[in-house]
Amino acid sequence: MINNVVLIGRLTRDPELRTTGSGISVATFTLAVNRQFSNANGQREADFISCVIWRKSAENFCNFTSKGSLVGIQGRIQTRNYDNKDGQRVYVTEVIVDSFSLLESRRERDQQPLAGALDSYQRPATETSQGAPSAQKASDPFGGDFDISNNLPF
Amino acid sequence: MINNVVLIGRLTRDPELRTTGSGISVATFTLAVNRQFSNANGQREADFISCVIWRKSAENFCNFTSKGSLVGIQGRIQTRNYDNKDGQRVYVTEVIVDSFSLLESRRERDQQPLAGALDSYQRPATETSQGAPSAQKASDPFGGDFDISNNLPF
Amino acid sequence: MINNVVLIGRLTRDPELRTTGSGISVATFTLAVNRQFSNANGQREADFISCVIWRKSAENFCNFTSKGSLVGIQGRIQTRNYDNKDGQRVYVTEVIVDSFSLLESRRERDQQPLAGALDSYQRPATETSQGAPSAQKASDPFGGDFDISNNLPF
Amino acid sequence: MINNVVLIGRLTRDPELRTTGSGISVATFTLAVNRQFSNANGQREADFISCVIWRKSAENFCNFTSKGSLVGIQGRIQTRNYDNKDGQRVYVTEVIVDSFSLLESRRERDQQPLAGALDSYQRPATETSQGAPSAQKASDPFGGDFDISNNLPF
DNA sequence: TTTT
DNA sequence: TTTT
Repeated sequence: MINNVVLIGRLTRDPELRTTGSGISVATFTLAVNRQFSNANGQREADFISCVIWRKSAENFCNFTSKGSLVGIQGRIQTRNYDNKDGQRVYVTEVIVDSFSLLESRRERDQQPLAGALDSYQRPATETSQGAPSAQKASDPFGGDFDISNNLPF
Repeated sequence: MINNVVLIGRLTRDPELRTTGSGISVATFTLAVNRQFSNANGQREADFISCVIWRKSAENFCNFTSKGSLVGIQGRIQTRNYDNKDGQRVYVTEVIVDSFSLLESRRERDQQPLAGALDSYQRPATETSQGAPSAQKASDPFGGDFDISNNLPF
Repeated sequence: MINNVVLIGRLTRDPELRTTGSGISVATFTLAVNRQFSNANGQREADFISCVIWRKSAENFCNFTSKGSLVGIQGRIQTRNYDNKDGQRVYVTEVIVDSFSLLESRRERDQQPLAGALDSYQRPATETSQGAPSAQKASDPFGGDFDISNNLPF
Repeated sequence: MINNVVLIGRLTRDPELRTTGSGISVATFTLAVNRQFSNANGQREADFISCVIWRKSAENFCNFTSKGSLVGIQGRIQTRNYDNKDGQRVYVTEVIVDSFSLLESRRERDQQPLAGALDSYQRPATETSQGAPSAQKASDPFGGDFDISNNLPF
């Protein structure tokens, strides 16, 4: 039957790579996927979705991503459950990743400091030397100083 | 950001319809989605995926599905968490359904009893004993001729 | 980059199976996918989407589908173009199918004749005249007991 | 029935915004979606997919994208046909966009000049002052020239 | 060229 | 007619 998921989001932490007893690589990570609409308080919430990726893809994934990386993934939902130490059944839902796409170069990330990290030498020459930054920002959803969104309005 | 899910599966139970304090309809159900490949023991496992559907769609969904119904759904993954009575944090992952498609008419299901399940009393009373088939059709999106459905196969 | 398609629809004709010069199987078919909403005239239109499936999957697909079959498919959009006899460039968009799911057994389809289509000679000869139902089941992924399907319900 | 598409790609040109006779905004654009795998010649091809977006979303889209913008879209495949001047039937397949996600800020794009567009003032300080560009590229999947990745944007 |  |  069909079980198909596509997500775009950012890693909440560096991915974790393990090896199974039989020598298979597996990486786990959580994607923060911003919701499309703001909530009643005007805030944009996110869903935090557990992902698992196997074998060679797991190694590739870990080589090119880290906390904060923007990635797209295609996969499927898988469920499992186990009993914890207290004897309570815990239900787990994860996305098994079949393929992924890096949506941001390391260079881009290095050049995109968040608020508080804005030392001027990190700014691109084009921005630090231009005379009308506010006008530019006004029409730029990825704004800049205050705008820490990567993720955008609508 | 993009958060997109498509599933085809069968309801593990009748859907449950509730109304929120503010009068909004919401239905919950679990989809059993068979995995594509058999496991090491040669068995086909399934994933059991919690789904939520809101408002008018919830009512429509409940009118046309029941335990065992084959449906396709399109939606998005949502996560939330709460603390249970024991003070333990419970993490929940659900699919919020944006649209659905009935993949099996009631007629088909009634005509497709599995081995050993053919006792007539298992059939819905409406079909075996009622005298108003046309009335029944009026509320059956698979009915055919009069089909006023907008979400249904034919 | 991500390129992901999921469709549920019916075959407009029997699928066509060919073999490439290098001996690879490829099947083509068109899916009629009914639109969710009726048009201004109150009619439900459909989109007719060209699909291509390769290798062993192509053979499986052709063994279990025919005109009218209800199927779900997962794949990706591919574009190409060529110049026709008149020297005009023709642009083609197709869905390359990665996996599929049969959503209707042959039994269901046989048992679901529409009004006026109930003549017995329309049934496949194998069902009306053959004496070896189990043999038939062996090649029927919806068979039931022996179910060897990897694509099917429960 | 289900008809679901998710794409990530770059605009081949600026989007075109029109208004229908009844005053509805509609924008059209083509997405270049790089294929996951290289072809026999070791080149990464792309699919060029026609997209259509309606109403307010069309206006938003045009306000924030231009040639080369990296976007994610969710929508559905639609087909139509018409007869051209030569009386030949032309078949058109388009993706109707339901929602989109900008995956790159204007600032990022401004900071990411391609080879040949590398006037030094456009370069980020970090790059113009570093002495080992090739070393940097070696560990950067977005580096370009040597990129042998199969899963990475360019 | 279109399914139900 | 194609993007990076």
